[in-house]
Amino acid sequence: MKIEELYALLRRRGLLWPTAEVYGSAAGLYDYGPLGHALKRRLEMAWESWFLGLSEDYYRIEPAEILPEPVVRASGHLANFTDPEVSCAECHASFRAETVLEKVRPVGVDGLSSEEIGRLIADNQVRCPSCGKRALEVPRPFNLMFELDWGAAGKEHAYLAPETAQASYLAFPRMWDVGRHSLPLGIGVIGHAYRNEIAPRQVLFRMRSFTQAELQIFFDPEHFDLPFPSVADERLPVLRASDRARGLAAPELVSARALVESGLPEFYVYHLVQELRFFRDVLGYPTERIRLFEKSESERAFYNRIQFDVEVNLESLGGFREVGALHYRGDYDLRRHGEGSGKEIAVTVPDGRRIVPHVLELTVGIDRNFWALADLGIGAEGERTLWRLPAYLAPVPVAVFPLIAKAHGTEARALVEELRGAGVPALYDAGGTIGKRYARMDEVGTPLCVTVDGETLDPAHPHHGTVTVRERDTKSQERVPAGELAARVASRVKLPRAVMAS
RNA sequence: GCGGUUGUGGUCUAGUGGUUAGGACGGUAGCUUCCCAAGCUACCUACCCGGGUUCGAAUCCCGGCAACCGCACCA
Repeated sequence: MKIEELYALLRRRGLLWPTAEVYGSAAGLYDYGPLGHALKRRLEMAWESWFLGLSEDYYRIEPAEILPEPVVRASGHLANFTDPEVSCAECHASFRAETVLEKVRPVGVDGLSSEEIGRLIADNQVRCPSCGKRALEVPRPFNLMFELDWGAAGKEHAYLAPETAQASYLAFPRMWDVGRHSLPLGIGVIGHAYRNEIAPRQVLFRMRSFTQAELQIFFDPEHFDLPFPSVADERLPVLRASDRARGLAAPELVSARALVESGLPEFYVYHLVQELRFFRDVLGYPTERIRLFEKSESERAFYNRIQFDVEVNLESLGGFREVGALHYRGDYDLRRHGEGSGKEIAVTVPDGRRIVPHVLELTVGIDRNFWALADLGIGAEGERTLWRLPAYLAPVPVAVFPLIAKAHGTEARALVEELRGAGVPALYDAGGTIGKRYARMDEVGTPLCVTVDGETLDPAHPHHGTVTVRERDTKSQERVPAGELAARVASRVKLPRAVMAS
């Protein structure tokens, strides 16, 4: 489906819409409606269930989303989260200052003011890479973080968190004390990140406020024991940086064992498998739509020692797009915050070494995967539009209809109340005809529809007390005793695994 | 942010200086005893916002906002 078509469908069914529509909307901001919120929550629960379920030493926290200035100074965001741009007054093309100046200043432009960059351009008579004219304009300073004035005097600054990760690094010392003083220690966060994007676009893929789910695993690089043999034979659709350099464009299925033999550490490959399994097995993306895209040294952030992005091929966005990533960040983060705060952030491990733990970061973009689920799952099947959503993600797990509203409405409503009482969110619909109701639920991915009919209510009929359960994907029907319904639905929508607090 | 294209009910659209702004789908209510978007009746909902031109603007002009495509950007 094309992007506008898919967005129209999601808007029409109230899953999603632009913020402040009555004022003409605000680019890059979206509201989730009732069904969208429900799906997003299910997606977050699935994330928590899967990633925190990887170990009993992984915990979820809920940090603040405003960071004081010293934090973003230490993390590097204040200096590096800015992309100095220059534009050409003649042809209106714009470029990163770094790109334009790389010949005259190989060390980069980090930390330079816009005046200094402008002087460099003038002194070196730099020409526009596009039209060749000497019409490059002094760059305007631009930082992608939202800056806040705070405190009564307004002299101090704070920033809306540009990523959720920093809060987890800041929480590490406290978590070390709260926990059992042992590594690995995992800190999971589902939270908002805020970025003042120059050109927000493509609905949920470039937003000014969005939701990230991240697991930061702190570990001792000399001792990270994992059951690697259990995943050694798993085959991953990888596209290696070295292969891309040779011109290869399509991913190859490579076993986890082979990846380790190629030089990647076991702990990294083990988690690459877990990341893949989340998208493939939990969210249900087809393997051929997924690729694990290795970033080369020049492509990845300088603090990342190894980086694979998880990309899915989306029709609405015309190709592979990043929906998650696995970063081996080394000890960069804790070291920087140790320096920035003036307090040593280090721990003593059982053999007596004093170490700064290393960080492995597993990220999942919640909004982007919301979109990917819609893109990959929604499709036409003959006359009907169908959303093939894993049952445990469905915003409405079950809908209940009376075959004839007047004749069976009371009993159908009673069944809805019974299901809700048993903890199953059920929806009642008596509008239109039975076929129309099935179609409506197909469109939002409801896996099961239940119909109460005359036979249900007729004590003389062999089907007395049973209802029709209809499957979304196959349209097949089955008579089921009404009393078994709650258990049946609950088992269908069970999450992959349960962890604390889910 | 630059360039191009576009903006009419919830959705898709007709209308291009004077229309009761039309239709389809949808939604609501009713009729129809109805297991896959049937039919009938009634009702609901729209010219993105602000200026300008004009006797008169949904229609023309300017500005803004938003979306799509391309460029740039995406730490």
